[in-house]
Amino acid sequence: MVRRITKAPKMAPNDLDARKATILQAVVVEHIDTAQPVGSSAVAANADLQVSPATVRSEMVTLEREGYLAQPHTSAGRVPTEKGYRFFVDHLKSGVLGAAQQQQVREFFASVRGEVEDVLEQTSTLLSELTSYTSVVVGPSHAHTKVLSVQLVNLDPRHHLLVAVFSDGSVVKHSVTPTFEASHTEVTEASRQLNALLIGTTLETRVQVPSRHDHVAALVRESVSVLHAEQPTQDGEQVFIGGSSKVAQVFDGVETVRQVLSILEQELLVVSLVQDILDQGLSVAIGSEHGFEPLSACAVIVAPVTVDGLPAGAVGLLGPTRMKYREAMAAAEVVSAHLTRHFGGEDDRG
Amino acid sequence: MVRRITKAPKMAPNDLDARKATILQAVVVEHIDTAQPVGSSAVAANADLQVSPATVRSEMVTLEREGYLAQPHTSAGRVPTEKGYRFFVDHLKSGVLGAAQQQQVREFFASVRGEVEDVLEQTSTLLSELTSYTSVVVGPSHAHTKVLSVQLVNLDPRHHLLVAVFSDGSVVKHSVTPTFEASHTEVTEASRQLNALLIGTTLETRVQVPSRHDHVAALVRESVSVLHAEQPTQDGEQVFIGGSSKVAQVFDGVETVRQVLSILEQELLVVSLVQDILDQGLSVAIGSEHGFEPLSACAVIVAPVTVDGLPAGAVGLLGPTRMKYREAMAAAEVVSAHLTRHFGGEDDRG
DNA sequence: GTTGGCACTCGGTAGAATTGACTGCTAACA
DNA sequence: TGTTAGCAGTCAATTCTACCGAGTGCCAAC
Repeated sequence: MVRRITKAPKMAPNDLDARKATILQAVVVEHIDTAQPVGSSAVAANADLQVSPATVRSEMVTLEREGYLAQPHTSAGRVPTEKGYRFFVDHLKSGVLGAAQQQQVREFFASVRGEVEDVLEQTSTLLSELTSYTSVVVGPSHAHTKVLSVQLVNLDPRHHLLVAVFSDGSVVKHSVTPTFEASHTEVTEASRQLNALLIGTTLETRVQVPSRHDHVAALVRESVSVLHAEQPTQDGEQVFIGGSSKVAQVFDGVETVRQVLSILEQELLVVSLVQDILDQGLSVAIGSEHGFEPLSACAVIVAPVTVDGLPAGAVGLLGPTRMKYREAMAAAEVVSAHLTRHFGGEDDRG
Repeated sequence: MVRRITKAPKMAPNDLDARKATILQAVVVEHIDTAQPVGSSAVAANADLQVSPATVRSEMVTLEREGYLAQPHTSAGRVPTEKGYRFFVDHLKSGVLGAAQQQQVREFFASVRGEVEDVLEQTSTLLSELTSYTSVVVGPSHAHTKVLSVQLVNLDPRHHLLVAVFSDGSVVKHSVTPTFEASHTEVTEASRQLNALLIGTTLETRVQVPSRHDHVAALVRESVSVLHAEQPTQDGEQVFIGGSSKVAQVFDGVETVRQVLSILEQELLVVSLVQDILDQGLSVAIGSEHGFEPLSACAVIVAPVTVDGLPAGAVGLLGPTRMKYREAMAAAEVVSAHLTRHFGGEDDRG
């Protein structure tokens, strides 16, 4: 068989030659900047491309046919499609944060103190200030941490408060309201037994509860069941959303703003969105890629946070598809790295 | 200037004769409904007013001169001023909730379960769904509740978690990170001493801490100070905001939306806003009445929640100055009454 | 394969004209 | 004196028209 001499190396079906790539990237950059359709001459004016607008045009026709660009109407410039953005971010050389911002992040993590929740909440504010997009910080799951201490506290004879402390520093409280009046000593004894029973277990562990019919046993049974009931709701995932007011700046169209806000209100949804994207191994989900219909006008950037090499939450940014990917991705990465270090070894210099 | 809501039989200088009042009210109602300036003929068409548009016009001139109405421009209808709205709400006969909504509220409170925080959060969602305005629910202050239990839990030798349970069922946690490594027995002993020291006290109570130089005393000192440090930040006030996406529906102008959202993000601000309004003895604050510049396009409705006759938080609604006062006030009152009952005596029927 | 040139398309804008929803004023009327 | 109809005047909003210009696709020439 005679082999053809192909000028260009074989290209994967979805790949573009250098010039098309340059043109596409120029269109994306310009459109992100101006929010306007981009014309051939604007692209041609781009220094590192020594061709005329006419040439650019014919390339753009191809790019449009292949689905990277779209025309709002005849006689308008081109706008990137989802696929176009995808190509763009896939070929993005990772950016660095501006010096001032780096400084801001360093100072933040050098000075931040307090409980995990506070740190995460403040981090979400930081991230949103850095980028002027809405940020999402998902806290570590409490699923696998161990019980360090359980206590049943008497509020009044019929109301008790079950307070459990976990090895990751989280605290969970639940009302226990038996149908009988429990004496102080009974509550104390139940508390003692709960400790013996639960310390060192995780919420998944099934434990052997006493089957006796006295008050103490009943208290213990109800406490255990109320605590274990916590599990399936996935309530353990905390999420902190920062800068939701940015939504109004960054999206246009009241209806879009309303939809996005309304999603952000449903925090469980946001957690699962971020989780989904992470599970797909993505760091950016553009438009419909995350399969979340009401957020199809959005792009979501995520960066995982790990503790001891295990996933322990994530940080995310939510903006329009024409968001500043490079800067935003850099910010998310830097912040997630700092968080990882912060929770990993408390040592904060770098 | 804040006007008291005292009903004076004599006509105070700021009072209006019956016809002017009717006209003003018609303008307000119409404008709330249509968001448009209201003309004299629209008012005259109002059944219970047997006068011609010309008469209405001359009355409107007076109302405008007295500051109840304003004209966006010469040949437009009239729009209520802040003073006009104020007159309107002061003379509003309290409305009742629609049957369906009443039902909804009853069902909600009949079925709601769980911790105070959960109830409040869900209540804020309920309130915002009832009214389609953004709702604010302020939880009871933890300021005066007594310590029921304190516990110091070992996370690792250098990190301990102070967990305090209060008589109102609230739980507070704080890291305690001494500069030395504490043994397990030392932590237990500190925990015991803290209990002896703090149980029954409030956060305002100054207690006598041990001045010894051993580890236990140091742990106790740090724990006490960390717990008392909680106080000034007023962090004890919890606030739950529901339906922030409504902001986008209800206000027009991106900038207004952004401003309002941005205020809502600062939860402490919201708490103090609600508190201020309550302190002034108002149930509605219109426009600039609450003195909050960035919210001058808003009206805020508040209704206190009491437990045992003492103030224990509040519910609020935030909407545009042209909000549906009657319905919204009714909703706020009904919900606050239900909350009051819910926390008062757990008995929920009616 | 690249380019300049050209005809064409179509959204956006700027002005002018028109509309219509108001008003304030005035004179007549009860 | 209070009320009313009538009328002239104002001004935002709308519609229309003409036009501009950014941008395209196509084609012939290089």
